[in-house]
Amino acid sequence: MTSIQEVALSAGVSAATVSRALAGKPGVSDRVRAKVVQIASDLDYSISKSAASLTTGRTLTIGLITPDVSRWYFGHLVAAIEKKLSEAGYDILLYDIGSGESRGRFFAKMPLRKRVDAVVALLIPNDHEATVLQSLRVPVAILGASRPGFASLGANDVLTAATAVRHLINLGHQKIGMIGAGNTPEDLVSPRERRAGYLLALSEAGIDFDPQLEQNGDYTALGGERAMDLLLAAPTRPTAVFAQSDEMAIGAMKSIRRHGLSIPTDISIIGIDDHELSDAVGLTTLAQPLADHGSEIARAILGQLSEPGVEVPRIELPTRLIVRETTGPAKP
Amino acid sequence: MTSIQEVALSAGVSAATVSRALAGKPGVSDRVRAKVVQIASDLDYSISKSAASLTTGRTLTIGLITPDVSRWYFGHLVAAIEKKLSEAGYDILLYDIGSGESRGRFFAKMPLRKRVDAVVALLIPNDHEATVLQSLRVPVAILGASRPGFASLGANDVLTAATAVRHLINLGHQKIGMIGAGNTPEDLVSPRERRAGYLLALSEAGIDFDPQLEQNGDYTALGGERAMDLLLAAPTRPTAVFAQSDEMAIGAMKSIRRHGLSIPTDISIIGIDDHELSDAVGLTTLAQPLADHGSEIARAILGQLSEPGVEVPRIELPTRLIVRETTGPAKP
DNA sequence: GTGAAAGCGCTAACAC
DNA sequence: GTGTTAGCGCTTTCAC
Repeated sequence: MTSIQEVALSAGVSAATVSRALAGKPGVSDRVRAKVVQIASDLDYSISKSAASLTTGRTLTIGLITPDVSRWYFGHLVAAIEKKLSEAGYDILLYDIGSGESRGRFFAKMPLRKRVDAVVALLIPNDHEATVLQSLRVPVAILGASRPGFASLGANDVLTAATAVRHLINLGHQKIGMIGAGNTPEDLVSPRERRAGYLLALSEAGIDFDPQLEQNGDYTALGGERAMDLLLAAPTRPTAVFAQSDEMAIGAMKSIRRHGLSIPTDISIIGIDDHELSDAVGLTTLAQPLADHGSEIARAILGQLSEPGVEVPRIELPTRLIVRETTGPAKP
Repeated sequence: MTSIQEVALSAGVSAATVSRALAGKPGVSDRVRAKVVQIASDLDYSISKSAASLTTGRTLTIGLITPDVSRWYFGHLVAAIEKKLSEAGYDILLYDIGSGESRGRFFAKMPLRKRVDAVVALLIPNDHEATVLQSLRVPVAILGASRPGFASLGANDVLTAATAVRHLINLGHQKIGMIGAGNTPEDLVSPRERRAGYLLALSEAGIDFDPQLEQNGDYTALGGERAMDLLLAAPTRPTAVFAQSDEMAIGAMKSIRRHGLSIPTDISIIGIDDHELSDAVGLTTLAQPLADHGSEIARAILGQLSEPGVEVPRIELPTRLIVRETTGPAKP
């Protein structure tokens, strides 16, 4: 492992000069700089970030916290964020913290302390978690609702959900079910806000809310399937269902087919996400431009890094209705 | 940012003692240790890994390289690996390097140099890439075929593919199509080995290989759909199709339905992966236990870290046939 | 334009 | 059992 000293020795200059030359700092003659660069390359020299961090206080590393990279939603965000930040010269420390107890343990230990220049947290922090993140004393970006001191980004979940439900209403549906999730405050997406959008669209149309038409699908395909089973077993069957995610919608489709019903003739279904397989199964949905979300949040954090203290306004990105084959007019 | 010195001062001991006490090293009295721990906690002290790395030479960080975290396959592997390694006290530096040019750039820069204690590369390195990884002088684990000097892990792709095709043959199919991928040597999964398994199963059954029945689906749903379109347009239509991934299989299903054919009555289809949505769409497939793959490869690299130099044997994990509704007997 | 010296925060070796 | 010392590999004054 060649050190800066060896490069300096070999180039016949001091370590300070090598440092300046390699960092592109002024105050080095072109001739010396060229020579140093050449020799560094010959010696296969690469800087020790540990040592550099120790002196500069900067780590050139950004912490990225996610509840579960294996989920479609987070995987896409992580990929987009990683791309943008690595282009800017930062390395990514990934923490896939899960939920519940393991999430608690993560915030208790907070392994990012003194290790990163900034943090992107793909979750909605509760007050305690927000305090812990603040205590890192680096810029932090979060998803979901805006919070003082954090950059934040998200879709307008109320509007998105309302758009989905309005689409069903416009098709003439009145009995509209919803497959959502418990009011888990620690999850990323905001089931509550999407529920609010559902209620909003119903009330706009003068449709009474029927609690029987609401079921929990846990944001998984299996959960969606079970939720649909329950909706179909209820006394008043819905003619259309709004699922808060495509995975749940696709699970629900299985249940519908299993009951011998056809889509959209008997039941319409709409999701949110535009999951990579939604096109293949013909699912009508609201597309979330996750690649844009990711690069925007990355951009926000890079902004904080270059101009600390400047409040970053909340970024809100649009969703787009994609009509495919799972929604159709209500039977007369 | 409190340093070890401040803790030492506050506890009335030397920095060395604080270091020993906090690291759980022997040679500290219980009384002093307790006091130091208490004060460190009071002062909200946390160690500077940069400084610690500089002295010990260990970073407690492992580099994780993946072609694309947003893909189902890699997302699940990354999640499983992260879990296991973080439990062992390591942090993960994530590099989502893409393919082609960006992959080349990554290996040219090799930002992991001097930054990690070990590397897990979720890809099949070519010779050049293997050399670069070797040059890091840390333990490296890779996916795919075994290579001297690396730990490696993967499924037996030949066997897996053959199992899929044998299932179709057992159902009486003779005209069996395949949706695969170009012989992209840099991709993770081995299209060539899966193709070999396909050919093996055919020849076992005395079925001649028909080049017209083979199409490229690029490991995406859309690619699978297009590949299926081509298979259906060919003079001799297959009665069953083996897709090298579930995403491609699901795309192919769309094409089949669009042509007014029914599954499995007219055409059977089988995939590989057991994607999270495969159950919902009823796809017959070969399940790959990615969580196991991930934790096994993590275990392999942890083993290398604790006992350097010990060759780790290649780990091969089984796949399991899951019969659902997309495969059925060939029409008589 | 370049070098010498100091120091970032920690751990390991050696004293006592 | 604990303290002192040296040094890991850099960057950053401050001289010249």
